[in-house]
Amino acid sequence: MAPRILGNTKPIRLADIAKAAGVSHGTASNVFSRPEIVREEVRERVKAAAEAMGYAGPDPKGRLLRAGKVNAIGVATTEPLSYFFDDPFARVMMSGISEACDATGAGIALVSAGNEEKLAWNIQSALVDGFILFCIEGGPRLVELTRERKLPFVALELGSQDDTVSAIGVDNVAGARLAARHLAQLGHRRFAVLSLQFADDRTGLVSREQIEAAVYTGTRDRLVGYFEALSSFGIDTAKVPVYETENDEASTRAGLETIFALPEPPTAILAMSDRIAMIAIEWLNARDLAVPRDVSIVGFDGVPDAALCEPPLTTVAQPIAEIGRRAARRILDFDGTVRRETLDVELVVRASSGPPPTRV
Amino acid sequence: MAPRILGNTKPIRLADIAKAAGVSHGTASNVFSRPEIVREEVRERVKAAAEAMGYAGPDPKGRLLRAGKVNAIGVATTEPLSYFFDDPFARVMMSGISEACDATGAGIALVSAGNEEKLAWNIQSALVDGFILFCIEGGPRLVELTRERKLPFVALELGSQDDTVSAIGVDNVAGARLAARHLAQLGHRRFAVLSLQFADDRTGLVSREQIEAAVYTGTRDRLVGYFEALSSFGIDTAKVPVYETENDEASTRAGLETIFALPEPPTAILAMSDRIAMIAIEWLNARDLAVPRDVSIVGFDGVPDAALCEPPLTTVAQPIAEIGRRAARRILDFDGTVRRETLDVELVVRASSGPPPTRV
DNA sequence: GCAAAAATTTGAATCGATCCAACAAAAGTG
DNA sequence: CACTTTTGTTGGATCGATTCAAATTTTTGC
Repeated sequence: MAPRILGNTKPIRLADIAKAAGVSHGTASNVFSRPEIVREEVRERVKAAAEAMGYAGPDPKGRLLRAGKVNAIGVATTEPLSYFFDDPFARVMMSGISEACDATGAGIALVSAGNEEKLAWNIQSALVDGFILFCIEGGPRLVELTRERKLPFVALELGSQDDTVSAIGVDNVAGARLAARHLAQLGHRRFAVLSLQFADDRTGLVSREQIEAAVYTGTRDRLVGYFEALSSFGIDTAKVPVYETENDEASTRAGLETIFALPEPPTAILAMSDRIAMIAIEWLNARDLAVPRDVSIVGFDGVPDAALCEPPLTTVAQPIAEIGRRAARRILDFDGTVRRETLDVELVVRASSGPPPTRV
Repeated sequence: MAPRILGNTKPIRLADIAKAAGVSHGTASNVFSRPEIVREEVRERVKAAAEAMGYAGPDPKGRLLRAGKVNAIGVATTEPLSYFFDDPFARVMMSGISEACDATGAGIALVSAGNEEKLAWNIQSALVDGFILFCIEGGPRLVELTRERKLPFVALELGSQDDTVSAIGVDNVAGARLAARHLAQLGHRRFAVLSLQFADDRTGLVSREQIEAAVYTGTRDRLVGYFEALSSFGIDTAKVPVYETENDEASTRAGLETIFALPEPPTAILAMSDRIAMIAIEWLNARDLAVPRDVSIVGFDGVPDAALCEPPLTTVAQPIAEIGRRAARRILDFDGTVRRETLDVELVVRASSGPPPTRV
C-alpha cells in the first residue's frame, strides 16, 4: 500500500550521462541547453542515454550557481505566510504582483517567519533575484534585514522617509484630506479617528506628542491629511479623539467603546483602513446606531470587500494592484537605481457616509 | 534623484574575505555556518573583514548546491499565478499549506505559466524540494511534467486513479450522495445537475456515454454519488439533466437557461462547486425564482464565501485547509512512499435548501 | 618538560551544472 | 592539393559555498 520509490540510490548527474554516451560533459550540457549546436546523431545518443539512466534533466541547482539568476522574486513580510492569502489588501496586492510575474514568466517566492531570527535566516537564504517588502508592522526591521542581502528590493507603503530605499506607495496626506473633506462637506463637525499604529505595540487614545513621535510615518501622514482638511473647515482638531488600533477586532472595538463613551460622541468616523471601518460598521449595527443615519464612516485602502459590506463603504481607494504590478516590475527590470514612487488615491463614495443626524 | 548603487563592480566571495582575514576559506566558512567551533579571536577578525568589504554573508546559491536542500515547497498550477490569490478555494488551500510551512520555517514558491512550454520550463527549473499540484484543468499533463522532475510531489484532488502518484482529496462519491440525499429527503423529485468538466473544452448537456468516458474522474465520481442517492429514492436518473460547465459565469448561466427551458424545470439543483451554486443563486434571484422557496440548491466545496451569500449556501464542505496542511507535510516529511489519502466531507445545511414548492 | 588528548585550522574534494578558448574534422576554395 | 572556413567537440576553469580527513596548535595530565 505504500511502495518505496525505487532506485533512490545515487542521483544521476550530467557527467554520468556524458560518460555513458561517450561524449564530454560540455557536449552533454549543450544537448540540453543549446541542442541546435550539436550534431543530430550525437544529440540522439545523449538523449537516449539520459532516458535510459532516468536522468531528470539538468539540475536547476547547478545551473543556478553558474547563471546567477533565479528568475523569481521574493515577497517578504513579518506576518505569517497565510497573511498573503487571508488579508484582502495583501491579496489584491499579490494579484498585481502575480500579473507582472506572469507576464515575464517569473516565479514568486513567499518569505516569512514567526520569530525575528528565523525571518532573518529566511531572508538571508531565499533564492530570489530581489524582494518586495510588505512593511506592515516591523517595517524598518524588515528593510534592515533585506538591505543586508544586497539584492534589489522595493518597500511597499513608504512607511519611512528613508531616501536610500526604493518604495512605492500612495499620497497618504492627500488621500486622508479627501476623506475628511468629504465628511466635513456633508456637514459633520464631530469627528473621531480610528488610526493604525503610530508606534509598535500600543493602543489607545494618542496624545499630540505621540503623534509627533510616530515611527510609522504613513499613519502620521494620514492623520496630518485628516487634520488639514478639518482645520480648513474651522474644526478644532485638538478636540478630535484619535484612537490607535492594531487594525484588528479587539483593539478597534475597544476604540469604539472609548470614543462613544465620550461626552460628545462623533457623528463621523475617519478610519485609517477598510478593515477598521468594517469592524466599526459591524459594531455600530449591533448597537442600533445606523450607518450612515447616525454615524458616517470613511475607510482607507479600497479593498474589494469594502464594496460588499452593508452598507457599502465609502473609502479612499489605493491603486493596490497597480502598486503590486509596479513593485514587481521594479525588481524584474532592475536598473540599479533607487526610486520612490507615489501614486494617487481616489475617494470612492458609497453608502456609509451621509449628512449628520439633525440635532434633536 | 536616482543615484546609482555604488560599487556594483565585482561581487565579494567568501574566498575574498578569507584572504583578507588571512585564514583558509574553510575557516571563513565556519565563521558563518558554525561560529562556535572557531576561536573567538579569529572569528572577530573574519567578521571584521567581512564587514569592511561589505560582504553580504554566504550566498545561498553556493550553499544550496552543496546542501541540496532548498527548504521551500513549490505549488504549481496551470492557471495564472493570480489564481492563488483570487480563487476562494485556492486561498483556503494555500492557507493550510502556509500553516504547515510556517510551522517548519519552509518557504513557498508559486509556479505557473501561461503556455505549456513555459510551464514545463518553470517546473523544470523551480528551486524547490517538492511540489504540490493544483490539478484543476490539465491535471494529467501537470502530473506528467512534474513526474519528470523526479522530486516528491502530491496531487491535490485525486482526479485520476493513477496509483503511482501521491494524492490527497475527498470522497467525492460519498459527498455527492450526501447532497442528493439531503434534497431528496426534503421531498424534491425534479433534479438538475450543474457539473464540472468531464473532459476538456466542452460545455453543454452531457450524454451517458460522455459520462462514461470522463477524463476527470472527480467529476464523474460526484455524479455517481448524486445518482446513487437519487436512485435509492426511486428517481429515474436517466431523466435528470446534467449540464457540463466550465465553472465560470458564462457556461453556468448557459446551463441554467437550458435547464429552465426544459418542459419540467427542476426544483432542486445539484451544483458540483460552490462557485457554480453561487452563480446559480444570483441568476435565479434575478429571475424572481426564490431560493429555496422555488428552487433549492446544494453546492460543493465549502468555501468561506458560501456562508456569506444570500441565501447562505447549503454545501458539501471539504476540509480544504486540512488538505493543504497534509499535502505540505507530505512534502516536508517526505519518506519516499506513494500514498493516496481520502478525507471525509461534511454536509453543511444552510438556507439555500428547503422543501420543494407545493404543486399548484 | 613531555606525551597524549583536545581544540583549531587547513586545503583538497565536492556539489551540478555552464562557458569558452582551443582543437579536430569536415567542407569549401582556388 | 594546400589553405581557409565552417561546424562540432573537448576539457579545463568557474560559479560560491560546505565538508572532512589530515595537519597543526594548544591544553591537559603527571
